[in-house]
Amino acid sequence: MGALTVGEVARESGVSGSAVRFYERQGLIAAARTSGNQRRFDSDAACRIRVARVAQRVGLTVKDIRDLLASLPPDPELTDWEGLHDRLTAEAERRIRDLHAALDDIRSGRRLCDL
Amino acid sequence: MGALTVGEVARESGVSGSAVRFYERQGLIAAARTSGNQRRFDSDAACRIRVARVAQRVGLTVKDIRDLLASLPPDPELTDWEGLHDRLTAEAERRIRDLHAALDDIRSGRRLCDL
DNA sequence: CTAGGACTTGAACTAATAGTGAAGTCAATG
DNA sequence: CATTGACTTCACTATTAGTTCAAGTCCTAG
Repeated sequence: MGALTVGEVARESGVSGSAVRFYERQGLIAAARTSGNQRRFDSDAACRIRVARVAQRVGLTVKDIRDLLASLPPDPELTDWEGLHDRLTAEAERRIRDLHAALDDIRSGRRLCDL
Repeated sequence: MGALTVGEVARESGVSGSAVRFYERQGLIAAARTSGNQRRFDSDAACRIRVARVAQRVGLTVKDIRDLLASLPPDPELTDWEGLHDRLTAEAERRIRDLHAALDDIRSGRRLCDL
């Protein structure tokens, strides 16, 4: 089961085929090649893409997500996923803090003008 | 005091002159024109730009901010500013909720893969 | 063995976002 | 009245996240 085509990964992860190729170009996922030069992914790939979609909701760019996923070894253990999970959580919390800071700045001036 | 040039507004609001012109094009601020076709703003403009910068921190686009500022009458009262303030606050809170929802989705799966 | 659907490449394209820069024109001062 | 900084518009930049295209190749079922 470690031999999915672009189309299969696309279906499993819910993105388009062109997006799958884009993510490979950007280094989010890795592919082996057949003798005929076609990409073959293992099931890990769809997984990484799902993580990437969550990370996008948090506000990370594709570049950020590449760096995030770079810490995942091939064939990751549960603890690897947990580390990634923790980093993603920390990032989401950081963004929430930034928004709270903006809110505080808004609240602190009686008129926004005076900010 | 209702006759600031682009440069004066830029200095007062802390953005570049080109940004001031950009904001006028986008409808965030309004300008009168001299006989020589130069823009003349009233002091309200710098104020609006300061609001716009806060709104950007919240994550609003220039287009969003135009819509937000559209509710401000020329020569706004305190209550007008307060209404705007409330909308901006609500928007920030909405974004915080979205991030929390993403966080919950992250947390709910033991592995991000299963999301 | 062959038809046709899925795949390959690279490059160009899209569309939004948020401005910046160049080339030329205007305005206020010494 | 000339200089100089500020102003004008239009075109352009850069980034982000892909999509689309053309022309060609692969692979699997019949």
